[in-house]
Amino acid sequence: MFSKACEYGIRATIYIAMQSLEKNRVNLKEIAAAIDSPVAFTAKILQKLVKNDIVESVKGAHGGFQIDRVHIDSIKLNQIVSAIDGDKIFKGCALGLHHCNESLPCPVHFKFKEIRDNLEQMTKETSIYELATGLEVGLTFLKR
Amino acid sequence: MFSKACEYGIRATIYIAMQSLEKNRVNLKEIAAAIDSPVAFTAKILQKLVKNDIVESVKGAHGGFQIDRVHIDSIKLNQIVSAIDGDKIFKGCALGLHHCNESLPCPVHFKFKEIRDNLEQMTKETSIYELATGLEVGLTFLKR
DNA sequence: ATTAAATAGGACAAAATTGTCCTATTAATA
DNA sequence: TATTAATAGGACAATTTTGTCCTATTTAAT
Repeated sequence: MFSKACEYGIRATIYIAMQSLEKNRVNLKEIAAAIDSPVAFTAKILQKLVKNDIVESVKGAHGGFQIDRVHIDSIKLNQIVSAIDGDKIFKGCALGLHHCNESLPCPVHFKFKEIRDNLEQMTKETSIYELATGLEVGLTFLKR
Repeated sequence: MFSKACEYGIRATIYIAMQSLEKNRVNLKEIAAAIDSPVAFTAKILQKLVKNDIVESVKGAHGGFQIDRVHIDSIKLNQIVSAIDGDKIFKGCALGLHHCNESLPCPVHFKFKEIRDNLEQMTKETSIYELATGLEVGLTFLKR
């Protein structure tokens, strides 16, 4: 469904949010350890998240990654997906046809439109706050 | 959502079904032309579909691919997806976690379970017949 | 029997994704 | 000011996916 990069990106963002809620800024190594991801690859993904204003980075000693308390509520899952994988999963044709649309649909167009719309709506409604707090309470996990 | 191979596989199967409904057996070149896919790559995908009893192949001159009239009703979309991409899309964790399940879920588990279940159910309910006849009537298309 | 047209399948090639390594830059602190 | 710890980013490497090419095998028709 999502690329590996996107999976890591979502996990990393949730972890950073969780730590930010506790007022902790976290660095790359800690993030990679927490979500069990390759360090250098995770660094690339974090760069992309920073450029897309999803997480904030602080350079230099005592630097790391964080998310503003206010921002944690407003970041939704779909923003991370779009930033890393683009919106093909929300908008693209299930059969890979470029010219597929409502008026000239591929054979599965309407059936898949429903699924994709549900996916998009769900990710648009799901805030990082919600995901991070589930973690805090120990109801969910991010590793393995 | 699906791999390129899977997209081609679904398009090929629908085209073969449509032609089989008209009692035409079709060969590789014709299939690739009809669905606008790379010929040799399509050949590999068709091999997989044959091994999974989704389409039938006839070797030698006047050979080609076809699907039994009866079989056209019973083949469902999910079988093609599973044959080519496996069932990761139906069963796998959205964040790529191996040990994610109902009792120890990842933060997005329940939200995605709903989407994945809908996808699986929809593909299980969608027969190739249904897709092929939409095509016949000219309501849908398979190219570009 | 020979030929021609088709699928089957192995080996290879190209492209995309995933992952690594090194250096530059930045900032805190001794 | 020098050192240390951190992100930024470019170049490279490995792996997976996508795609090609060639040969063997099968079958119909001459």
